Amino acid sequence: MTMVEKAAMEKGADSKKSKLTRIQREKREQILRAALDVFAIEGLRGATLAKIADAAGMSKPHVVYYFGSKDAIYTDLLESLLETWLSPLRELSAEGEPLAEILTYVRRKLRMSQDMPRESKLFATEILHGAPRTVDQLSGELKSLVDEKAAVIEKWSSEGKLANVDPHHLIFSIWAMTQHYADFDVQVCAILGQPRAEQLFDEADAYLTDFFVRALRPTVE
Amino acid sequence: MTMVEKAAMEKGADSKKSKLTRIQREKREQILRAALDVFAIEGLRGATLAKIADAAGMSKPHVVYYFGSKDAIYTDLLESLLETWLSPLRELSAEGEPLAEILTYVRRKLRMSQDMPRESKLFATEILHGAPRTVDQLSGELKSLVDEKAAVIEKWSSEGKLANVDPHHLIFSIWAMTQHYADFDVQVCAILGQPRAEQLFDEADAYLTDFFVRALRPTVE
DNA sequence: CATTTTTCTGTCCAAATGGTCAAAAAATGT
DNA sequence: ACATTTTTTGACCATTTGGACAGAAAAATG
Repeated sequence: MTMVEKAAMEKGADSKKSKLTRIQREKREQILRAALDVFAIEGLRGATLAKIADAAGMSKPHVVYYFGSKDAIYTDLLESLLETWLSPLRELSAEGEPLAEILTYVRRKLRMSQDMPRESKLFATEILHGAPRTVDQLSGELKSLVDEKAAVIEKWSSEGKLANVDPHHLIFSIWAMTQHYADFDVQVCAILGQPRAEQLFDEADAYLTDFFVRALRPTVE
Repeated sequence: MTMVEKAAMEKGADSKKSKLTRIQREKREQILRAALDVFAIEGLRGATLAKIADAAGMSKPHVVYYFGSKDAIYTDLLESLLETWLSPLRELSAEGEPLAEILTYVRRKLRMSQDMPRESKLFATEILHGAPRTVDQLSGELKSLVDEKAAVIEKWSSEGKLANVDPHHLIFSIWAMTQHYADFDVQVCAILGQPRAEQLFDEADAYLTDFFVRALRPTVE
């Protein structure tokens, strides 16, 4: 086993930054960036070490030297992604104004789809195929975060500050609608007649804001 | 070239049922069924002829005999799927009561996700990966259908029978939310704590109906 | 029953691909 | 300058996999 792998391996047990040197971290980063491009378009099976190596501008054995296997790259990518992916929901605060908090969340999530379409697709593909590498985190970390925030929304609803909706399904709606623009961009663009991506997300923003306001504003009686 | 392939090839030019004998159609059907299972889980690249042949209970060359290549099976599956996939939208009628029409559409689409999760995943994966085999149909057949129905919805909105929403984005919302339950079922179930699939779709139905009513009911002023 | 056509499979092959390995090149320490 | 460790790659290998092929089995046809 190489030094790099040994060092990389301690990531969990050791401190966050681990024992990787600056160069090692840069190289790994470089590979991950290239791999993201390839995996997002081709999927895990469709991607090849050669393509990744090529995209990263290095030889195939070099890639293996730094990660040990194609799967390891994929897994690493996925793991480091999950945290980022969850962060918008983390920021949803129980203290804020209910409707505004949710709209902000929607907007943040949409922004994330806009800025990280490859990551979105990677994640979507993984889940679509049964998430063999991720199920544990889904029903662990993710579930508890969602449950926590769902409770907050539930409370808002019961206090009449928000329409009475199932909070879990509301969160699913937000995920579905925001990620749709990143994951199925080809379809969306085909139907709208290829608008500029930038404009598309502005449209989506306006639409979603309006839509969720209507759906969530408490009914005045 | 085999007889089967020759006959199958004329599908487009010739009459719908083509020259295939009953047995040939049955065999092809059998292969397609098996392939759907495999493709939905493994994706195009992940699926192998061996797995498909195995799932169909026949030898690998036999599968090739009937379809010529793995890609041909995939493409065939995808093509025959598109029509089915669009049918709920086709049924949206300009004559009906606006809100009810849309709710019926949502329900039909959700039902389709429930009954055909593998097809949903297959389609989703294809789009996600850039839909190389499908872009033409997307920006042709699909686009015109969507445009047509969007015009209907637009009209409803302008007549005050429906809230004023962008009709294209509304359709995207419906797709996103209904398909989410099929495509990302693993995630949904992980978060909800594995409810029975049947119950899940009942919940989703109730939620979506309620949600779209709120969002689409014209604002009384 | 003979012949022709269609269906079906065992066997094989070439290409692609994940990964190894030895050794060169570069960096690092002394 | 020398020794040691780390980085980098060309060459190579084993396995997988899509698919070709020849011919057997079965069915249709006469």
